[in-house]
Amino acid sequence: MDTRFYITTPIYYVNAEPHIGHAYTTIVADVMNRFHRLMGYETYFLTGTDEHGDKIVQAAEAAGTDPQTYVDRISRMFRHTWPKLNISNDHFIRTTDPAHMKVVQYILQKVYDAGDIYFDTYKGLYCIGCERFYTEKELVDGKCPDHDKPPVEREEANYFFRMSKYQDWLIEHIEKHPDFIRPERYRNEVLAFLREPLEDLCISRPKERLSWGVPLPFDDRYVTYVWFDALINYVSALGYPDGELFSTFWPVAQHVIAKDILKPHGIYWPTMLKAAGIEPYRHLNVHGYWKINEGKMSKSRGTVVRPLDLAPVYGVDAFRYFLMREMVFGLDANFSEEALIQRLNSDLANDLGNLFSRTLAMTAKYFQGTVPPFGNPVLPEDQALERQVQDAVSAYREEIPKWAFHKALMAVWEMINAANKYIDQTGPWELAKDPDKKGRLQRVLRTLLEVNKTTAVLVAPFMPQTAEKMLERLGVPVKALDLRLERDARWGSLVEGERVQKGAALFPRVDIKKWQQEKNAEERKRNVEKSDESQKTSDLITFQEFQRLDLRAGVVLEAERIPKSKKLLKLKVDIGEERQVVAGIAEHYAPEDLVGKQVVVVANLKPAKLMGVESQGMILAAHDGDVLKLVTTDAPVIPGGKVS
RNA sequence: GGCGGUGUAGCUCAGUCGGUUAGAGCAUGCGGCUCAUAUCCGCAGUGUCCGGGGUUCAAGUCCCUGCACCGCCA
Repeated sequence: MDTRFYITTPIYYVNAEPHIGHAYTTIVADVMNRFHRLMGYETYFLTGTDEHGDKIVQAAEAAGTDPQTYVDRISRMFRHTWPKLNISNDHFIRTTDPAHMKVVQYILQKVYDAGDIYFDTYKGLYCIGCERFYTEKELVDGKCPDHDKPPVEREEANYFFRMSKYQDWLIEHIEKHPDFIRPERYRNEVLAFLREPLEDLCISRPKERLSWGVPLPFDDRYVTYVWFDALINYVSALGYPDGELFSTFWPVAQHVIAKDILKPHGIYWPTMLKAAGIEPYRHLNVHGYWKINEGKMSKSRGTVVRPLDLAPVYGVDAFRYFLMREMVFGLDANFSEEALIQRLNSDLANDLGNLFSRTLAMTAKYFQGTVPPFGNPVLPEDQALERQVQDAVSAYREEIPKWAFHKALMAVWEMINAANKYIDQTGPWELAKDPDKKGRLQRVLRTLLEVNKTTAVLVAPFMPQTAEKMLERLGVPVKALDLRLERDARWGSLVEGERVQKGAALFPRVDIKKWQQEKNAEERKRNVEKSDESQKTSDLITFQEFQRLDLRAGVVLEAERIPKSKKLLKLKVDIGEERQVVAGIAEHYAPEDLVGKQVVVVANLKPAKLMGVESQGMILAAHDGDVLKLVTTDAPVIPGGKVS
């Protein structure tokens, strides 16, 4: 059996701060890394930041600084976030590391020498404002969607990677290795994409357009562009071509990504590896998105919960547990503070925390806080619980390698629940009353202590701090990363006579009723502040300024949905003249309900195109939380009537 | 427009190869216990399995079709 394990997260693009998506990917990788350590594997865990490209240059400019200063700052934010989440990475790579850049150049040269990189000129539609090419389809009405200007035809020469050459090889490889890309839905997506002919990949930018990158070794007028630079980190971090880490860990490489970067990892990267003469990675593991909603209790707007901020509030372990328990790997999941509190209260405080607490309390009370021997007699319920523990351990070992973390955790919790039930069945407080039953009482509490120890070991990859805390109180302190399942989850591995300590609750409960009240109070306060603010002088306008608005009453003549748009409706409105207006109200009004409705229109708004449809004005509406209500007149007025 | 996914209890979701009375957790109600963080244990429900049609002795499951939402591609 191969007992090495190499896991990577994507290197995160430093044009934004770390958010929950980054955190989940990284925590998943961390749990996997810790799990394999627990199983006795030799592991290597890599994360880092992607720091080249024009978006970085733009972001730096926007921040009023130079690219190097900017990427240093953002990269540092990532590097400092991970320890707070107890991430156990062995290395943090940056694409601006000189060593990485050298490997990128080495591989470029190698692929170039092999004839898989060629030079070609092409013509395209180029927007000078954006400094980029557009395809016909990206243009709106023949104009750049950002600058509203027609692009110019421009010829540019660039280097291309002959990706198409490896299409058939890749299809065959994916078909031969069913778990090359998993879960299956993403494998199918890649295969679907590969049914169409693959185009070659443009991998360069002329330096006059982009200087913030790795220069091509065979043409210093160019730098390499995005993916060629970024993906190579997975091998450059291991010291490719001849690093010892590379020969040890690359053969077992696994990547974790979110579904938005499936194509580069599922298609570009394997073909790049093939062209460079490197064997493909073992597995690409793809997860879904966290949909952030604020739960059904609070519909507050403008109070976007930043999930990462909740980690210190509720505890890193609770946060990690929630993410791993709540998401089925591969599928999307919902994130809300309520759901987090719910999990914390019921799974962590009530089930696990309370089991630990009552076990230790009884040990203190009946055995002066020392681990008792396995007394006698042994009854069937003892054996049943022991079996349950074995079942949980097997399920755990089986599910985690399949990335089914929720199932592994469910199995652990079945064991925890069984232990709680066992206490009820055996009633230690009754046994304690009868001195003749001391042996039985010993058996019961020792059994419980052992279950708690196994629990501590099993939750260690998910909640390392909790595991350490539990083990310390059980009198067998071990660092989470030094735990080994075979040794430390072995039944009877506690030390008889060792002192255990009750200590504070592992997971204090959160009073959800109180939390909701506070939340509501906050929200009310914010709303009051908001309306106060808007009445303050800061944004006052003069009457003359108001007069510049040409507001007119009108009546809706026609209304229809704009295809493919969720929000937009196309309206014909009579405001003395007929106007076509696009309004973002489709989520609130059905077209048929609008015809004949009195509305107020801003008539002198500069016309604009929305989804390719011209809008000559704007309909006024009032916001009420998530709800939107049209502004109308008290009674019908003649279309075109001035509103003032 | 093409391809794919999803739709199951109040909420979040499982449901294998078509096979008994459709399940779990949370939330709710009732009962029990007192070691424990007002926790734990037991019991109890509640379903148009998105709609319609078909195949079959038998359909949540397979086929066709419609609707809704989502994703990928164009």
